[in-house]
Amino acid sequence: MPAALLTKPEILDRLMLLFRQRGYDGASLTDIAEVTGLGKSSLYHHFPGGKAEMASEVMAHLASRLEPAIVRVRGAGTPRARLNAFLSVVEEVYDSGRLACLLERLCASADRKKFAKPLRRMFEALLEAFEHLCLEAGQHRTVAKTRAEEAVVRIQGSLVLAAGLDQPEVFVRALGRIRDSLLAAS
Amino acid sequence: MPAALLTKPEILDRLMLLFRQRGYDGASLTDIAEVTGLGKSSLYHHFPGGKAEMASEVMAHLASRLEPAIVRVRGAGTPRARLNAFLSVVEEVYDSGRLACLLERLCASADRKKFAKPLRRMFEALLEAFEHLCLEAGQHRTVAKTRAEEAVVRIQGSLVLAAGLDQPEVFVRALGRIRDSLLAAS
DNA sequence: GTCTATATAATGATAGAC
DNA sequence: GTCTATCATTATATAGAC
Repeated sequence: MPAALLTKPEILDRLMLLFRQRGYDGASLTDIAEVTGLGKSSLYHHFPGGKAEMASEVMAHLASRLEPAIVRVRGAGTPRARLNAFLSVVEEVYDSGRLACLLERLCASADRKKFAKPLRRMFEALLEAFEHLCLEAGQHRTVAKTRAEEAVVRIQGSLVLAAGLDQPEVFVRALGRIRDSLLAAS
Repeated sequence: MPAALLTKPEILDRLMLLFRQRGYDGASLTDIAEVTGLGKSSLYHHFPGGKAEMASEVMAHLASRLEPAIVRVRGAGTPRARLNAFLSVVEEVYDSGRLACLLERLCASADRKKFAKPLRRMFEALLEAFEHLCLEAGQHRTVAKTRAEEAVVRIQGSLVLAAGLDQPEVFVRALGRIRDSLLAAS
């Protein structure tokens, strides 16, 4: 039995990048075989359910990668410091606006119904992270919820506009606005 | 020679809806034949360039459909009244958050490079419409540009989040925030 | 756990009749 | 301008050897 060429996390990292670049529907098994360096049969060994299972595992992988950052949001330091740290992670994750969001790509896929529940959970986790910061900064629950929604809307919308204009700075500017407004006094 | 079953605008309307629902990569020629009621050969009669040409024509069709609303933004009435009228059109276009944006779908497609220029132009037209209202309301050019970017970001982002959460209200709330903040005093 | 080879279905696209 | 029939290609997926 030949040795594994890539670990599972490595495979999932490359799959995630491919899905973000080409979209779920746009990424073929041939593309996937190419970026992972694996034959199609090997891919079905790792993911018996095919492409849909790959996407599901990639989502879980993303969740596990973001978990530390989300935990830190509830950790030590002032809300302001934790917000800045979290936004730095966000900026890095999206390569300063040059890389699309996996969740958005899966929302837009023809198989979106298969991913509906985990997608909702992941968006909710993001919303809760921002909401938590707002609450700790003393905002009322309704304000906190609104501000959190605004933040996620800004991230997603600026990624779309940055792609449409081919101007990643749009995303960086949007992060700046989150930084300036999320914890501001109402 | 058999009579045309659908006019070109009717065909483009159905194509646009299909692309918005299934995405560009997710919509197959079989799907397209089905929603238009035309055989594949008839489709290639109308669009010799295949799917990419269909998408290009759909974009132009969308531009021509939005033109009246964009013209009215520069027309009579107070900036506030024109903003409200424009946002009503936007709400209708996106079916109160239940229908994705064609531009976003094409931005996310594997063929996105083919559509890059018209996509940029269409996003810029949207930005300019909002910017124009801000300028007429007396805002400085830099503020107007920022506010316009915010508005488009809010539209696109709330559509993504509404789809991800399966909660169209997210989009309606975002429109409300545009209404409340675009023309506010700085 | 990987590979080569293959099966089967769907893809985008064409030819030519009417 | 539409159709039926078909093309070559690519898609997802599997079988079985090593």
